[in-house]
Amino acid sequence: MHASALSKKLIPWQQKKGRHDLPWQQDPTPYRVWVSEIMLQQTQVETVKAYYLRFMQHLPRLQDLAASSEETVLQLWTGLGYYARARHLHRAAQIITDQWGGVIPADLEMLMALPGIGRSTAGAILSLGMKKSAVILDGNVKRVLSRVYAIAAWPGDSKIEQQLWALAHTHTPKTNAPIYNQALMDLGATVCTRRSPQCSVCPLRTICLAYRQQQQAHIPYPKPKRTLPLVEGFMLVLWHEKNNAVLLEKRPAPGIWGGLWCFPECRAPGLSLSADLPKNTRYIATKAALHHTFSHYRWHIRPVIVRATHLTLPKTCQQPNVIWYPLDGTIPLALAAVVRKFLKISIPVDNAAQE
DNA sequence: CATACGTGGAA
DNA sequence: TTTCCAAGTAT
Repeated sequence: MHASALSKKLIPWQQKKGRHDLPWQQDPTPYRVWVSEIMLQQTQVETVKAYYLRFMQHLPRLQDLAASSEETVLQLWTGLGYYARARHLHRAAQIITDQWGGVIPADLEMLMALPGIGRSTAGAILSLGMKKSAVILDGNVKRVLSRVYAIAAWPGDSKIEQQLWALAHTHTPKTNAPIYNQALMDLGATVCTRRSPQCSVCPLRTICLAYRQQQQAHIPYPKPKRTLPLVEGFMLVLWHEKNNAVLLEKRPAPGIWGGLWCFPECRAPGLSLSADLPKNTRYIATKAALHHTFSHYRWHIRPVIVRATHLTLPKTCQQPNVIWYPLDGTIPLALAAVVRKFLKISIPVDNAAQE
């Protein structure tokens, strides 16, 4: 297949049928493209939109991000998941400010040296944000190339991924690379979808080997499945009724919910939590387990409800990473989504009643 | 190279 | 309800 075969078909298609109204496509500066690319890692476009708009409203420029606190960035990220992305983004902004005078480098290796930016994201920033010719290989591109070349394998396999990178390099044009890259992602998102691809309207159907072989529904192969381990545990819900506050603990990074505020967690012996409680608390109940599935394990967590009469801290929790969190929301904190859900369901928050 | 890292939507 | 997985990177 000729190296320009894809770009010749995709560039006109993008201009006619591609997406042009995504929030990060308006005023696509390097900073705006960078933030969008980080948010879009392993996260669907529809989910990202609202987070992106809110983020840009609060931190419209690189210097705003660099000058903000990690807590602020995590608050804006709460609910999106993969919170290392937010911590890395924040750290990278400070590196760019301190070392390069606030200018995002237009260089692949320099971009990749920044936390949170890998090869594909660096290519996207160079291409979409700086209008340079650079190669991307995200999930969409992997799927499109796998089908065009009828690569009957799982794209995550390192050998296959190498092959896909080589193909991606071959087909990326010197001119109009930004449009070409956007076309690949638009095609993957709207036509060459994982399930039920719309081959009848695909600009590549005449050259797509998977289509020629009628294998588009079977290519690429799915990720090999494995049984997720079950992790069981308890979380301490220490509630001060008079002040309407709960005890929260800032989670360490790295780790799940790193940097976010959660209920203190305990793995095996649920009662050791209450055994360490101060005198002026009263055990209420251990509730039914909440079920939560992460990408790599299932989690059954049983809330241990304890009432506190004083705003003192349990002995095991007397650290600077512990706080009494007022449920009226007067103190904005970055809470994990599962914690927000629990608070909403289980503890009456008198906000809507007053409106 | 394998695993850790979130969440919500779709089927 | 269960399963899959979406604009990946770090370690």
